[in-house]
Amino acid sequence: MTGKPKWLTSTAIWSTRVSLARIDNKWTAMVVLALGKGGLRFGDLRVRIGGISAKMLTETLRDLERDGLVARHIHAEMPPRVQYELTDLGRSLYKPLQAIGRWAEEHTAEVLAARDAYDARQ
Amino acid sequence: MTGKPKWLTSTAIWSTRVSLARIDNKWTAMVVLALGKGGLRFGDLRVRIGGISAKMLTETLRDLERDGLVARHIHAEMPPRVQYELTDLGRSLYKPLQAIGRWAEEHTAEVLAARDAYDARQ
DNA sequence: CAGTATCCTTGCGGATACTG
DNA sequence: CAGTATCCGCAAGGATACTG
Repeated sequence: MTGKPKWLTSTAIWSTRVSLARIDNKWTAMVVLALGKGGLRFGDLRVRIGGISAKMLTETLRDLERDGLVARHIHAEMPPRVQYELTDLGRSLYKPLQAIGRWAEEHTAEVLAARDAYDARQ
Repeated sequence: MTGKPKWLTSTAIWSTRVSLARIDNKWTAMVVLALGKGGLRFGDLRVRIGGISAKMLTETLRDLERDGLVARHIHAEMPPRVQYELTDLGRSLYKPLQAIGRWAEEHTAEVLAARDAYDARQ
């Protein structure tokens, strides 16, 4: 994410890599999926995702905001309220991401079975 | 990938996390995408993907084989030929993954523009 | 050709403490 | 509440050398 490596020639591959690298972040996809049904505030987002530290959630949200996938709305109150929601661009990624999520739910059992079989063979 | 953390309660979320963790590997998605159009041997796969070390390609392929997404065919010749191809399970993941790839190609320009705008603002 | 073995660096990401 | 700041361990993964 810090610049295009010299060995890269194809922009198609590079652009694919860029978005995969976005997802690669391990938390990014989870955040987009969590925001898919509507905006959430920082704390709720953290609970919803589960297992993410404040640091990682902040960094992930900043990256997503920077890339134009998430919008941040600050309500100047005390205590502060910060609402995060997907932009149009973010929503356009939500659908394909959801398809991956569905694939996971449908095929995890198969994957785990394959894994057990493979391990038993060794 | 080494066991279910104690803090996790929802299996739906967990299964999502499992497959995202698969993709998370940074190279896994690239490999599945590269094999989508048909089988490839180790060397060709490496060239096709680009920028991946032999070590990482080997590890990624073993993981995918273990999870039942990729099949490995060894042709006992000299020099050896090893062909990799997607299983039915692997092919079922290919489609949603391809959707992500398409999203990338279509929206990378927007993402980069948003990124530049964000950076200019700082 | 298709790996394996080994070493070594980098940075992800958790834990903790603090603030507007 | 919604972060920031700092420290730090560990493992991902690159480079290099070697092998059936």
